[in-house]
Amino acid sequence: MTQPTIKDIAKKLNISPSTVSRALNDHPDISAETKRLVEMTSKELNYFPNTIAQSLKTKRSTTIGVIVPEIKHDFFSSAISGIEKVAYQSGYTIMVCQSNESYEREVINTKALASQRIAGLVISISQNTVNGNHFKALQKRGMPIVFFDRVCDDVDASKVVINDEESAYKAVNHLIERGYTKIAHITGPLNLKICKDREEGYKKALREHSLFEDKDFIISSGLHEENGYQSMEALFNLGKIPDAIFAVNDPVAIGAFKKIKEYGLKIPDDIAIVGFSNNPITSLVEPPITTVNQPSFGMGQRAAELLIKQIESDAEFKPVTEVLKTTLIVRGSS
Amino acid sequence: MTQPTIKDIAKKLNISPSTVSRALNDHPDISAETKRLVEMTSKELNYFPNTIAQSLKTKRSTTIGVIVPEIKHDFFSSAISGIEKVAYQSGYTIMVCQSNESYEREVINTKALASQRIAGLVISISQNTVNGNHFKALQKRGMPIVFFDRVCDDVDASKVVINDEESAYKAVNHLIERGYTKIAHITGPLNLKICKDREEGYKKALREHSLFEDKDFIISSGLHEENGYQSMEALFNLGKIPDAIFAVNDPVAIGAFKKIKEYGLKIPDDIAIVGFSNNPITSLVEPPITTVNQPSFGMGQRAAELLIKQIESDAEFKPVTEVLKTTLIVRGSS
DNA sequence: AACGTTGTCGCAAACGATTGCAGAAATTAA
DNA sequence: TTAATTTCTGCAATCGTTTGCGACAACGTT
Repeated sequence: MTQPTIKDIAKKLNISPSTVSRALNDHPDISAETKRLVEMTSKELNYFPNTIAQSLKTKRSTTIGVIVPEIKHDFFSSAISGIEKVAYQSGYTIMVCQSNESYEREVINTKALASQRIAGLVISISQNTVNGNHFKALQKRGMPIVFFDRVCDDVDASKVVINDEESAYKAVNHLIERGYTKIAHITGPLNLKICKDREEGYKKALREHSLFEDKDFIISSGLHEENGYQSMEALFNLGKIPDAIFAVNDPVAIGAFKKIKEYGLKIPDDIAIVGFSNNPITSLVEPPITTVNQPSFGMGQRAAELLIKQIESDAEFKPVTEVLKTTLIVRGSS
Repeated sequence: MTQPTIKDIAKKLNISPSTVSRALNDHPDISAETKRLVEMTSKELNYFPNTIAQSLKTKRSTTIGVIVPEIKHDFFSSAISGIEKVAYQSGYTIMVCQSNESYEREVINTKALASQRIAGLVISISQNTVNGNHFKALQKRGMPIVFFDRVCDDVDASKVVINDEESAYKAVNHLIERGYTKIAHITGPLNLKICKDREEGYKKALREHSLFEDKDFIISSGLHEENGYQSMEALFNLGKIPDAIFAVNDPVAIGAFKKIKEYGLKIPDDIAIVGFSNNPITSLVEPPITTVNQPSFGMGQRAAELLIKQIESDAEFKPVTEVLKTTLIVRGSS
């Protein structure tokens, strides 16, 4: 694994490495002729600058770290694409890690990225993240960090979010308008702000329509499909059957959806269902599931934009929180 | 952005950077007491080794580059998870790039990763990749490369694939056994080996059962959902309506699925459908779609294992091609 | 003829870490 | 007491690149 270096070019042309470096960077001190020669030889040797050495010297890095709970979730893979698009346009490459919803793994990832001396970090925290100390430690050294979707409340950084409470409120309101009255909510881990907020929106809608808030109708679990399935099972075992489900996200909605069908009930006649995120799958099942459209790609883009701005500006940094718009997509399940 | 270095620790303890380096690496030359002190101070300063400087010096890198066409495709995100799992276990981090199915972009990504002096590359090529020169250039410098799924035939490297022809053959055979006789095939870009192979399997099954091979029934397009939709539309416009569809992959199958439903035909009564990859979505639509289960996670794992073995062995490298097992998952669509 | 410009280029130090080699101190052996 | 050995640590070079500074021609200007 030996790649040609600037020295190889220098030796070949009988000039100094400094001159080669300057020529490659189009420095005005260097004559056009020398630049031409260097350019030629560089092509000939198939030279790639050693980014490693460059960033060691310049103390600048063009790598952006990204940590998400799981790549395979459509929301995140789509957000990653958004991040990558912006990063690419600004000359950065991204380094993606998965926390797999584990706090420990998230801390390890954070340290690994810090060791790689990334220019900045874009992150959506795991469902088990209990505090933001690992982020604060990086921030103290001046590392720019931007959170998206699942933010860490105790860290003072830029954030790209949606209004979860309002979106949930609108979704539940929609169910109420459709005439559903026994609306259950399957939520996620309550240490995640997005889950708490969505639950708040749910409660607010019920309250405003003086609908009875049944504690049993709020069931807390994880964020995966199987959690939705199990939660729905628990609801059935309860004896009291709701006439509508508001799920914290689409995978959970799909899980509940499956269980309802298996149980032999009709959607939306017996039970209506509303999800969250507009995962492509929701439009393909029968009936298609009503959901809240969350601009995943756009959130990734915006997060990357904020991060790069922060990396490249030398002005005093002041964190901003951007709230992106959501829309309710009404489909056959409600 | 100033992170503490080995020098900071050295200064604080009034010892030399070399001693600190050795202490951190648990070198036998260093006394237990010194190691303890270094350890303490390192913790206290929240020191992370500068991977950049380390790999510059040691000429070893612990970053594995990954290039896939699109992260958002379930097959790839799942394969990435497989790669990441293995990489993580062996102390590597991965750097993920998307080619977005563009050859140019793939070349740029390759060069960027080369500049980052990655330890090796795992790649599934874009549907527009016309040759493997950009890979050969890297190989010439000794960079280990492993292909998975979409391989580059003209590059002599390790590969992790499935038997596409046989899998397709089995899938089509299944349709024939079920009594379907007018089986159409929606394929992908023909410069991709996987597409050609699947088409071969399709043809072979037809031939063996002396079924008429209708040129119009092989329709070539892209690998996305919309391509399946359009191809199905084209088939309908043809006048001759097939009684079964074998799609090159699941997104295409889903697209065709949608069009068939819109057209008012029943699946599987009027038209049966079989996909490829076992994308989770295929089990959720109604009826669920028969598909070929492709071990995406396992392919990623295996590719990473082969790569790491190649990186870490100093023996003469001889490329291997591993063929992973597929299984046909029969569901309601056939 | 002496000087200042201008245009090109090289020297050498630096970035943060690793490592072969040498040196100092402490210990033991003769 | 002196030499040999062991144990611990530091010096300095190195990885590939960047960059401040100085060198040195070849000019033109007085």
